[in-house]
Amino acid sequence: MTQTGFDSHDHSRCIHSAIDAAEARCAEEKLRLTPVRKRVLEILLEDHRAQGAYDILARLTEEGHGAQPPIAYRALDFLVSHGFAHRIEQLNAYVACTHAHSTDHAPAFLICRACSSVVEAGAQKVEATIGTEAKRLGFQIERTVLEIEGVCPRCIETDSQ
Amino acid sequence: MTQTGFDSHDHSRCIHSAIDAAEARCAEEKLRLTPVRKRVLEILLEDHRAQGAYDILARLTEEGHGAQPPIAYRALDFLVSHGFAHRIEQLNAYVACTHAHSTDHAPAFLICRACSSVVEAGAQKVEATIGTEAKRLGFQIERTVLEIEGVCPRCIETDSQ
DNA sequence: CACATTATGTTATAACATATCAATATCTAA
DNA sequence: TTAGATATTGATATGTTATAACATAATGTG
Repeated sequence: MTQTGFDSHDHSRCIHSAIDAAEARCAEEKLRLTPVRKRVLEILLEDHRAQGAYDILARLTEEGHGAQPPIAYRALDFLVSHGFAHRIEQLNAYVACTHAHSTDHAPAFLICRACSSVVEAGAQKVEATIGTEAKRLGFQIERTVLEIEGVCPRCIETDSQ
Repeated sequence: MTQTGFDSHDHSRCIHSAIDAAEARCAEEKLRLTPVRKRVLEILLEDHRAQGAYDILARLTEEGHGAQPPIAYRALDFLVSHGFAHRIEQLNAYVACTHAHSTDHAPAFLICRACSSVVEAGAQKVEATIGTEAKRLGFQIERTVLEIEGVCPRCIETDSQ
């Protein structure tokens, strides 16, 4: 039930520390971690998989929040724009952030195609890899998406091919 | 009209050589570059921007092909799966391939958020950057998505901020 | 030609996302 | 403390992207 990335760990501690960190940072930066937003973050934290906006919406609705897509999308936008969660482009889905982001590293996601587990790895910032090419072209980098699809160790065992 | 990546070039030659290359490779590998598939590739080649499946479908429909989504999606799947085109995940859109892909490099896309122009750059394969992390975790990489969003030189000039 | 395989056509629907406007909660400054 | 501004939530409607499922047509092969 508590799906835990690729390896086992104390997941309830993992959830709590993420929530605590989010609350601390919101207090610090005067952001409002409202009930809906906090609940969405908790849902994302429940396991280390990408979850779709409509999955999250269904959970919210069960619990008495609104049943319309914007309810989920707005909370997700808040979480993503402040770095509490990330959007996985190739899945149109969302994961809680498990990393503090330094200035010289960008998030990279290892995504299991079999079980949708996502592990956030720190990658050397893309500028280092293709920055010269961008510079040569006069392209101004604002955001990088690095998503690595494959099979996680748990699924390699059960994988048919 | 003939939008040409970030710099100017002889775009009609660019189109022809891509089509020629696709035809050659299809002959070689016994793939069928059918009228619809070829037309979709031509449409993608018209300019170096990402185009949505429904934009392409509209073009096909105008020209007497079917008017249903699968018409476009199947052709796009063919082109993408054989490397004649790429899907830009963050735009849910498609571009023609402008690169021969070597084994030690992966495609990286420089995407202008203002005009949707896409330039395909060759990036050192991700394995080099975060391969050790993947290896440590026992994650088996199958595909990497590297998309870099920013502003192209053409749009930097006109860009308000 | 018969048969298998591949591609296309068609209908329907699933899945993902946003625009808009109204109502409510919260914050801030007089 | 209350008026006004701002941010958040609620609700309706609609827009956009993608696929499942099944029928028909074209192509390749023995």
